[in-house]
Amino acid sequence: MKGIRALARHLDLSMSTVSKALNGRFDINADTRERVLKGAAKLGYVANQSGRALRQGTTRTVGFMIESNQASSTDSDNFFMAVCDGVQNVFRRHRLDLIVLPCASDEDPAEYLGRIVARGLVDALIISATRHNDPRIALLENAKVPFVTLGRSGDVTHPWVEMDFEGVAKLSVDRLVERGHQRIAVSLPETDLNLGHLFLKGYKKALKSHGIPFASELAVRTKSSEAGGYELGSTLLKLRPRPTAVILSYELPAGGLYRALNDTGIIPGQDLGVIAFRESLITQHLVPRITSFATSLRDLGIALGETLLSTMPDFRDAYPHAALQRIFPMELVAGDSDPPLVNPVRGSDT
Amino acid sequence: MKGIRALARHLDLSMSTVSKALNGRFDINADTRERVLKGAAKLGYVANQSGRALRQGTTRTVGFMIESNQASSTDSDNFFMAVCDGVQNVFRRHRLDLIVLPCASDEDPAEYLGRIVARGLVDALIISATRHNDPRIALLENAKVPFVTLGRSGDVTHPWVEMDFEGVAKLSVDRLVERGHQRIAVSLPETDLNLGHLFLKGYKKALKSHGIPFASELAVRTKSSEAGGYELGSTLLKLRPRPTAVILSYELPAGGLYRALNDTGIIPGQDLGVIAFRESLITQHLVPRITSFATSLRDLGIALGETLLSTMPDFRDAYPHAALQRIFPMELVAGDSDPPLVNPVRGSDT
DNA sequence: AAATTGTTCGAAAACGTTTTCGACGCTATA
DNA sequence: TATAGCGTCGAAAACGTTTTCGAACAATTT
Repeated sequence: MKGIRALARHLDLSMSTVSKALNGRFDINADTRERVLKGAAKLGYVANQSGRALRQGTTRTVGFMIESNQASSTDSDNFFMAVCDGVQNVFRRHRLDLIVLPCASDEDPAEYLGRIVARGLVDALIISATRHNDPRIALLENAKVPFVTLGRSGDVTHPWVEMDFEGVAKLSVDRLVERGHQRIAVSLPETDLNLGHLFLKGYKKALKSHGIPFASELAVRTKSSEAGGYELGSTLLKLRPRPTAVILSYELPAGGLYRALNDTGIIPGQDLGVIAFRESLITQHLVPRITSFATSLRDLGIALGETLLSTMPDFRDAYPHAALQRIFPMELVAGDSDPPLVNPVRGSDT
Repeated sequence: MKGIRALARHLDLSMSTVSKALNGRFDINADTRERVLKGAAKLGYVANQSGRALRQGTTRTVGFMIESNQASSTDSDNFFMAVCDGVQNVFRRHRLDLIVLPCASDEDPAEYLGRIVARGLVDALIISATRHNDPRIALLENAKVPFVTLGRSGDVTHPWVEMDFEGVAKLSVDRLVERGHQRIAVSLPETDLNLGHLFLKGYKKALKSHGIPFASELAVRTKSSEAGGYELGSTLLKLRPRPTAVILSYELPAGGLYRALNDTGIIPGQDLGVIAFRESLITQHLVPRITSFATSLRDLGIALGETLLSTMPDFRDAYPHAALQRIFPMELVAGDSDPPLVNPVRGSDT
C-alpha cells in the first residue's frame, strides 16, 4: 500500500494530520510535524499529483507550448531551453513546475492547445510563435486560463513579452543609412508570425525618417531555413538596381544567403551588407561575422515568468507592478558584415 | 457546473453511460453513443486529466527529460524537438501524450527525476544526456517505471537507443588514415557523458587496427561550446609533433576550433583535417564545410518511442520484436575539411 | 408459458489527496 | 465550580472520472 494512508498508519496518525503537517498548516504541533517530515523523507513519500490536483483544482504546473516544426526552424541555438531556464528561476520560488508541451508538426496548434486546456493539465500557459491575430489568444481568454505570449498577436491587448523587433529593424536601417546605404532590402518570415509585421513596421518607419521611399520589391518573404536563405540571395541579386544591404528578421537563413552570394562571386558584407536580428551560433560562425542584436534569453524567460505570475490570482501579490506588456531591448553586436559603403550613393537627406 | 456530470444531465443519461460511450465500451447502444459524442463535441467536453488519472492509475503521458543547460550546449540545431516529433508520431497511434520535462540548470537531475517519478506525473520516461553509470537508471528501475534512454549508461543492461558513436569514431579514423594521416587527435566531452567512453573506444580500436599506437595527449577533453573549441585549437597547436587531423565527438566546438586555427594562420582542413560527429547548422555553415555524420532525428525519435512502448505492459503487444537496445547508424556527409594529406607520412601498415 | 440469454443502462464504489468542521483535553478566567 | 478559550488532532466529505455489478427489459429458446 502506498500513499499518505500508509504513511499515516506507519506514524500512527490520521491522514489529515499528516497532510496538514506536510503542507505546513498551523494547527499541528511542532513535534508531530517534525515526526511526519522525518517519516515522509524516510519512506520517500511525495504526494500524488493526480490526487492533489483533483482535490485542489490546481496543478501547480505551467505549460510552455512550442511547435516542434516551428522550433526546429526557429531555433539555431536552443533558444527555448535557455528561456525555460529563466522561467523556472521565477517559478521555483513559488513551487510551480514548468513543463514543455511540444505540438507535433502535423497537428493544428489551436486544436492541440484546446485539448490541453480542456483537460486541465496546467494552470497557466506560455505560448510562443505567436501569429498575427493568433486564434489561440481568444481560446485562452475564453477559457479564462492565465497566459502570456512570447511575442504579441497584433493589436489585441493581452499579456506579452517580446524582443524589440521594431526597434531592431529601425536601428538596422539607421546604421546602414549612416554607412552610406540607400537601397536596403529586408527579409521577412514567410508565415504570418506577428514579428514580421513589427519588423516591417520598424523598417518602413526608419526609411521614412531618412526620406527613402519604400519599395515593395525589397521586402522579401523568406523561408526560415538555410534553403530559404539561398533563395533570398538569388532573389536579391536579380533586383535592378541591386540592393546594397539586407536586414534579416531572423538569422537562420544567413548561412544560405552567404552561400548564394559566394556562389555568384559576391562577397558577403563587402558587396552586400548584412544585418541579422538575433545573435546565435550562426551569426558568430559565418565569415564575415554578421552584425546582429542580442539579449539575455534567461532574462527573457524571467520576464515571461513574472508577467505570467502577475496575471494569476494566487501569485499576483508578489508582482504588484509587473508590466503586462513588455518589450525586451536588444543590444547591438557589431560584426564585419556591414562595413561603410566604398562608393556611397548619397541620399537627398544628407 | 462542468464535467461529465453536466454533460450527463444535459443528455438525460447517467455519468456511467456517458463515460462508457466516450471511451468506446461495447455495452452502449450505437444511437446513444452517437448522441453522447455529439453532445460532448457541442459542449466541448474533454475528460479532466486529474480525475481520469486518479481513477485509472495511469496518466497516458510520457515525459522526456532534458537538461536545459545540457541542451543549450548540446543543441546546435534543435536536436531535441526534432526527436520529439518522431516520438509523438509513434505515440499518437496509442493516444499517448508527450511532455518535455526541462531540468533547470541549477537543479540536480537525479533529484528532479525522483520528484517527477514519485508524483506519478508520467507513466514512462525518456531520458537523455546519459552519463556513465547514470544514477537515474537505478532510480527508474527501482521505481519500476518503464523508460528508455537516449544513449546507454555504460555496461548495465537497460533499454536504450543511441547514435553509433563507436562506429563513427572508427570510420573517421579509417577515413583519415586512408588519406594519409597518422597522428590523429580526438576531442572528447569534458563531462562524464557515456558517449565519450564509446567514442574513445571506437577511436582506440581503429588506431589499433592500423597499427598506430594510442597517444594519450591526443585525446583532449573539450568543453561543449564555442569557447571550448578555441581552447581545443590552442591545445592541439602546442603539441609536438603536431597532429595532422582531429575528430570531434561533438560538432559545436568546431566554430571555436576554426577560429583558433585561423587566428594562428593555420587553414582548417588544409593544415589540420577536421571531422565532426554530427551534421548540423554548424558543420554546414563553416568554411570549409566539415565532414560529418548524419541521421534522421525523426527516425531516432521513432526508435525511441517504439523501444519504450515495447517495455510497457499495455503497449508491448504492438511491438512484439522491437529491440531493447538499438544502435542507430550514421551516414557520412563528406565535406571539405579532410582532404588527403599533401605529404603523407606513411605508416607501417601501408 | 416459463426459462434462458442478450442488450443496454444506472447506482455506487474507488482512486489519493486536501479541507472543513467538530471533538477532545487542557489552561485560564469569571 | 462552571465557562470560555486555545491548541491539537481525526472523521468524513469532496474533487471528476472510470468500472464493477446488478437491474430492467426484450428476444429467444425450451
